Amino acid sequence: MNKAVSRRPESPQPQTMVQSVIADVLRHIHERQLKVGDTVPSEGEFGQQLGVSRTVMREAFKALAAMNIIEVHAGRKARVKAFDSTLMALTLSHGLHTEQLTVQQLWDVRRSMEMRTVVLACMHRSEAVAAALLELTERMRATHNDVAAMTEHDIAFHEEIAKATRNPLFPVLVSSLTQAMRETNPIVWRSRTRSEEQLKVVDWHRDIAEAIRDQDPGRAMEAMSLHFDEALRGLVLSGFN
Amino acid sequence: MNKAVSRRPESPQPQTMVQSVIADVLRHIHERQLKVGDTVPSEGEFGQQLGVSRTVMREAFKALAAMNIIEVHAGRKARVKAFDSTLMALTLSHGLHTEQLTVQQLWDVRRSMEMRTVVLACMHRSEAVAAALLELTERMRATHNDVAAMTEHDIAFHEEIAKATRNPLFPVLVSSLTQAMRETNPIVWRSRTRSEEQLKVVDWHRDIAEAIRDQDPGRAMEAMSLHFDEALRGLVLSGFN
DNA sequence: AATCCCAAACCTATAATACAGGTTGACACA
DNA sequence: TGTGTCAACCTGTATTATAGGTTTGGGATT
Repeated sequence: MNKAVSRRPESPQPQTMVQSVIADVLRHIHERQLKVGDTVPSEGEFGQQLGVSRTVMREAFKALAAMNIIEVHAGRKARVKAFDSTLMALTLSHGLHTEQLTVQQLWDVRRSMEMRTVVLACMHRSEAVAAALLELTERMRATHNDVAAMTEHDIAFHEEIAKATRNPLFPVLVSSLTQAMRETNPIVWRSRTRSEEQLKVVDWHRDIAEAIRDQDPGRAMEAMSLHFDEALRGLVLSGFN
Repeated sequence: MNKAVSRRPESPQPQTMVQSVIADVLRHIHERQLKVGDTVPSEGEFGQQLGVSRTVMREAFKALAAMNIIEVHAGRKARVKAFDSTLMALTLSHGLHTEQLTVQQLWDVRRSMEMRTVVLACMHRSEAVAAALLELTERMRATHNDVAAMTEHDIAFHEEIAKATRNPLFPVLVSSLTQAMRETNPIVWRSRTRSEEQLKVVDWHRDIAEAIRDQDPGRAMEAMSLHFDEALRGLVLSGFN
């Protein structure tokens, strides 16, 4: 375990050329009002315009790719990328691993988000969404003794609700916030040994799905609230803080 | 305006060595349970262990730095970095610029988040926080005819509430979600030409601060809800969709 | 024994050159 | 008009070099 905590005040760091180029590329994208899928000038072109080496350009492009600003493929010019949940999910997973936050804290944020998404889903859901949510609860019921499979349906359930909000930001956030279930559910499931307990989890989800089908925001919020109360109880009993 | 939309199906992309190394470094951090501030092996060491060139290591380290996983400084080994709001704020700003989402959508997410943070702030606030919030509303009042300065106090107000939740994730999210105000407020403020209108904005914030001071979640939620209703109206009147 | 200083070793930042393989667009041919 | 070929362009990886910042260990001094 490394313990290299610095005992000296940190000197202000000069802006590196890579950092400067990252900002230049972002400015280029925004000034020209580029959209998702539009090409960005190549490493070579940018390098010439900005008067920097290929090394600096490559490093800046890799950083921009890591930030999901551009996507880069061999032989093709980089293009503006659509944002997705991967980056934030990784940040949250890293935050949990490095003990910057706890599962309960993550769940509290999830809860406040999903109390809103479930209301919006009641208002905006299509018939297909209503059917899909009920189908997902049936799949959860059918797989309740295979925690990995059930977790995937559970995650899909919450993502489907977020998509039904018709606000593109909610699916990204909810998806990011739910990935941790892949790590927590197997452990929580060990404390739910009896079939009735496992099936109760499914019931909470079915109640939510029915409220959304019936377009009843009050019932949906109640059902989601109960679901989160019980999920939090499960986490606590399993030793998650 | 570039219009390079690909007309061919995209072939599956092989994993590059840089991507592979990014995953290796993340695994290293998590397997050794490194914490914020702990050093990571140098580019040279990792390059030797993984059998890759310095170029690949540098590019991977830059990507990890861009993701706020590590911080990198000349002459020192990289270290595990604390997460902060900068990355997500940049993603959201980029999303707005590239028309992947709208200001109203961003505000809706903000609203659901802040309806929760204000309740938690009532429960967890210290005397210092209560005083700071009231002070910030006074500063907003004193600067109501300088929109840039007032915006900074406004942002600080919301960030202070998020910090009072004692959940480290809320300040990150709220801070990320509020940075856009630097762009929207100057435009919205043009539609609030009369002093009384401007001061009403300050009143909403003061009402929130007073409810938090009085530890009254119901009043706090009402005041926050009114604030967001009115802020949304201002956005709509200013042409933001 | 504790502290300070300095040089060597180590560290990242940038540049240049080379080779490799993938993609695109223009041109020729059927 | 559709297909194949090839040159130009594109990113991926490696190596070597120079520059400046940081850390560490050994020796000198108090």
